[in-house]
Amino acid sequence: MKNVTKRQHEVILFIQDHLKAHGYPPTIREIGSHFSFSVKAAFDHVKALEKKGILRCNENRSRAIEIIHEAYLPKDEGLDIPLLGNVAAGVPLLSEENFDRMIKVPKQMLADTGQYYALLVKGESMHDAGIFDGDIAVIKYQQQADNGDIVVARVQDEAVTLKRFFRENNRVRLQAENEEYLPLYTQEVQILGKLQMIIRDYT
Amino acid sequence: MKNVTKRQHEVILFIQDHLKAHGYPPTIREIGSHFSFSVKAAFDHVKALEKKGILRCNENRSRAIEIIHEAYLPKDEGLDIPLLGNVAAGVPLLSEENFDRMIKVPKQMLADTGQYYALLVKGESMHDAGIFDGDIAVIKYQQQADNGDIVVARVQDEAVTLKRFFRENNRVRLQAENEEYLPLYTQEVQILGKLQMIIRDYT
DNA sequence: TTCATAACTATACCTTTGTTTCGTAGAAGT
DNA sequence: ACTTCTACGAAACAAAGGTATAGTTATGAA
Repeated sequence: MKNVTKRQHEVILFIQDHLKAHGYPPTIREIGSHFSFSVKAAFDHVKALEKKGILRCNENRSRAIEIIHEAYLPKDEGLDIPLLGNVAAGVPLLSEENFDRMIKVPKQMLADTGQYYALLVKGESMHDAGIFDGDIAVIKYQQQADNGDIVVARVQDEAVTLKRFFRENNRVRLQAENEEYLPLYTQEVQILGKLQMIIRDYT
Repeated sequence: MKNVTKRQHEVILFIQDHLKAHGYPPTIREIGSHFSFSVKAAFDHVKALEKKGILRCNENRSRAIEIIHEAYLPKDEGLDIPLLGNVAAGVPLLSEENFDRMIKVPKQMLADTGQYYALLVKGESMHDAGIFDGDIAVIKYQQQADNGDIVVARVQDEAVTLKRFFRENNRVRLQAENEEYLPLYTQEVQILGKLQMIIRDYT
């Protein structure tokens, strides 16, 4: 939060290193020894960092130092999002029946907010958009869409499909990107998310 | 290593959960309380797990439990691989001039071994393979390829290209996947890697 | 049957570790 | 000038937490 002093910064770095090396934080005394200064000095530093909102300490508990400030947290890994393997007709999207496994997606590529899930693409209906059978489609959950968005939609309790979305006068056009597929016109469509990313594995 | 009993497995799961929730491992007593059994029981379990090579404990140190066994380690995050933004002609592939930034790729999707890098796809030469301008191509570095592989190749010191590889009698055919592009025949081709993954961002 | 291991309870050390008290000193702000 | 903050030290206290002792019960292998 506030401006961290140079010494305090060194202390955080040591805590981070210790966490990385051992999987658990150092004790106050271990911090002290490392900088070869007194227990009290280490204690003061930790408390100062706690007051500044960098750390959180569980009182009277050993080694209970958590890094809570964003800037000092380990570089964000991936986001675990559920891969819905076989989205059945008539079943709520995020139900267990649909669940296959979790996949990791680089967090940096997704917005901070929002709920995400992934689908295994079936069929070639979006072939011309470069989305092939077997691709993983990462979807951001949202219930409305803009014209031209590629969305996950469910029409009348059937299985979900990936289509391009267009709102027309008094209906919605769900357009496949494949000449062999005709557009689907409907008035009752449930939008279940918008395509954010395509991942294709060649291994 | 050995066969972990059901109880022991529960204990590991608790340690993992605690680590995830607090950033540091539980104490022996905290393990005991969670399962509402005695301190000694918890102690025995931890020691048993240590003997089996799942955990490592630092003697007489509080909360000094490390998970060392692969299978129980936190699911590996992403792999940082360099994104080569603009691969210049005549310049070594992994030189600084080509370097753009690092991207995180879910490790689970790549083999354990091998050196990886990523390219930003330019142009539509692989359009029919569902690889579009702006896509990120994750490449495994290797200098040979099998027929039909999509490879990164450099022909006579020009900029690198992504093409499908075919070895013919006394030459190599580098085939774009786009009707507007003609195949390139050459005898001097340098293979710089094989396509492993395509990532397309719609955000 | 015997022996080893797993899975515990209860209680008691005793080391580790967080915390406090009592100080010193410089820098910065009011 | 006065207070606040940073930055330390030495020593002591008390709570937290690892470890040990002395059992019990059940299971499966030898």
